[in-house]
Amino acid sequence: MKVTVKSLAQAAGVSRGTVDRVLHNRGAVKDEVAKRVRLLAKELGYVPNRAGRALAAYKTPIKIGALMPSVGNAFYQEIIQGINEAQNEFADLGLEVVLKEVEGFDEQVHLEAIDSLLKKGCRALCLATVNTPRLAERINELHDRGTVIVLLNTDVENTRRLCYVGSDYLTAGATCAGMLALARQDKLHILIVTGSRLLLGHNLRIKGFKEELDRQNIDYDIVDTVESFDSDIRAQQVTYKVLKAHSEINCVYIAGAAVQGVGSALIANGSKDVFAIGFDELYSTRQLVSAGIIKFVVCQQPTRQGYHAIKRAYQAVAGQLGDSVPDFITDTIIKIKANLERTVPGR
Amino acid sequence: MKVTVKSLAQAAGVSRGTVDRVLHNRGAVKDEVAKRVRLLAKELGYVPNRAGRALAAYKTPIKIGALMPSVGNAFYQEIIQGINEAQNEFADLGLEVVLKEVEGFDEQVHLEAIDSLLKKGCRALCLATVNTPRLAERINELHDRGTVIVLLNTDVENTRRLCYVGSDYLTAGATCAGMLALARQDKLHILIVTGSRLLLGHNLRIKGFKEELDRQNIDYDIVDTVESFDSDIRAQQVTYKVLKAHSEINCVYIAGAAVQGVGSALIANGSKDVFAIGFDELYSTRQLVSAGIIKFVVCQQPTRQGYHAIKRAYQAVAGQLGDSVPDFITDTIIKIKANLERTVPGR
DNA sequence: TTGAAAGCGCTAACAT
DNA sequence: ATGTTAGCGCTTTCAA
Repeated sequence: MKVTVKSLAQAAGVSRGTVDRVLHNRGAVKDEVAKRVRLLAKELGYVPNRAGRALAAYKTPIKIGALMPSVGNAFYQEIIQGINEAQNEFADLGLEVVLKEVEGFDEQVHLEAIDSLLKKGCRALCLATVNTPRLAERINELHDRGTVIVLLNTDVENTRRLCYVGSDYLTAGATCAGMLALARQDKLHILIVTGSRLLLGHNLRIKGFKEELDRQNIDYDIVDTVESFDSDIRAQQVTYKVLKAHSEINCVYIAGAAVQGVGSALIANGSKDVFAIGFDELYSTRQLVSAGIIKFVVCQQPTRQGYHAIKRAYQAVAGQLGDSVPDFITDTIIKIKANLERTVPGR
Repeated sequence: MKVTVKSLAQAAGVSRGTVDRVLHNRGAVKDEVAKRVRLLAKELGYVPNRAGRALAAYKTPIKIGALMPSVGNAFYQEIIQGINEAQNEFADLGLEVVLKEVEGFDEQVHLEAIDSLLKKGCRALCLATVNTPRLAERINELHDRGTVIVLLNTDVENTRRLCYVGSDYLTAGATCAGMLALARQDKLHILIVTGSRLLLGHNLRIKGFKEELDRQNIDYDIVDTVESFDSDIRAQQVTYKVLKAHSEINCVYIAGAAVQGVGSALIANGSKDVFAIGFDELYSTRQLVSAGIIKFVVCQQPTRQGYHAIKRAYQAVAGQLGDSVPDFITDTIIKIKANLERTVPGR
């Protein structure tokens, strides 16, 4: 039998208003009564009806804020697309999304963006932000105060939050190693081009990569590890230099963005037999895979990430979720020429 | 500005009841009035509010039927899981799913299953069924009569329907070929083990496979093509026989189910250097990839297929969708050891 | 053929 | 501190 506010109120011997106050911690209710209602709600398995909620609160939408370091970064556009899809889908259930786009990964900028989202009345936040102690502290503080926090695309260590929605970077790295093991039998001399040693995801991609190479007993050495800071120009320069200095390199592992820059260096150097691999499906990487410069990319379904982060946050605010919410980890998708050049799937 | 039944009624100078009658073709309305309302609805861009609909029609849920040839077939269990997820998620919006499970691919059995679903009052059908003219005819007939039809996992040729939700088998086959091109440089002597020449999906997997081998100028020949009828026992027997007869075979392409049977034959034959590849992530294929008997499988996200088929059907019945609905094609996912043995993603 | 009104589950404003 | 009520958008029933 379905449990409604009405039936709950009846069971507890109080009015619907009181039940509402208890369930949403608003207004004053005698402690004893509150306890009774809460207990009963759990026992009877009360789950609020989204339709009812949406209809009633039509004029007070559920505002969800999203922070994206997307300015000048094509990758995040796909996450934003997913955010928009969720916004459209849940609009008639009372969802409203406030998107805050910033440039780069400056801690202070991100903290201020969060403040501005809160000032606009957001009851939940989806954050793609930096992995620093100050951010972690702020996130914990907000979470403990009751704000729903979803970490999006890139996790922040040591935080309490609703959940993380994004890629499993360790598996992504391991998958690259596994593909390498499948494709090459000769000894590997590897150049690693990372984005930044400060970005958790990039580090995990390298860690997972090495771990899997070791697990499969691949014969390899890391010739060098260089940073591109996700700048194509820098990536090209630094990659080209190392390639020239180390002609034995036969594999380039691009752990960060700036795949385009590395590709240019490979072309400039005329490296035919270098097995290059990278991440994410963007215009640039698609071109490079098509041309055979990069053999494959490992992708993380950014659009789904955006969609599900918003969805999770909405569900949490609407009271649809239980106490413990699992992380949402997107698939680790290998794209070679054959499945990259064909049409893109839904959502 | 948001358009409601109320505002529409006002604009058309009629009552809400009349608008409802027009929009749902129920009850008698003067032709002239109906035309006016319909035109206005389109002009103003009226989209029904799910919340309102769900609440009002609480006692007449949207019944959606699903037909699955899942009896004794592990693969379909994952699709069913997706169906269940959708059912739970949309329950409070008035969705009710009626699942009809049948055994095998007998045309008559499937036709009768469809009848039984309709008899139960289903306003939409999600069908995983056989690709035969009689089914196509029935589907077209139902579609033209206004029943929402979603074809699920396996398409039926020459049909009118809302959309297809499932894998792109051509791309899946091509992806196998692409991986082969990446992993092997020697001449390929290929044995193809298909499920049935009558199943569209299996044929397309073979077609896509060959096309991509040709496109990439791979040096290969097809030693033989045998049918397993998706039976592991038969697959083992027939595969073993061919392997014994043709020691030059260095690649086995398993286009149908019964991967387990082929695996057994490979083990029995002691084929170390045979590069075997197959489809779908199941208990059996996971074991075989882990053991290195099969190098990778190409997967099609069956859980998402079930989920989205139901979702699409629900949206269509609830009037959320426009006139033309695109197919929902799931990702073509390569799973090697490294990304197979790790945790499974959400939804 | 059309209009009017009740009520679905919930929240917010008002009343006690 | 608690109860009562109006109303969100829609469907359905009853009345005209």
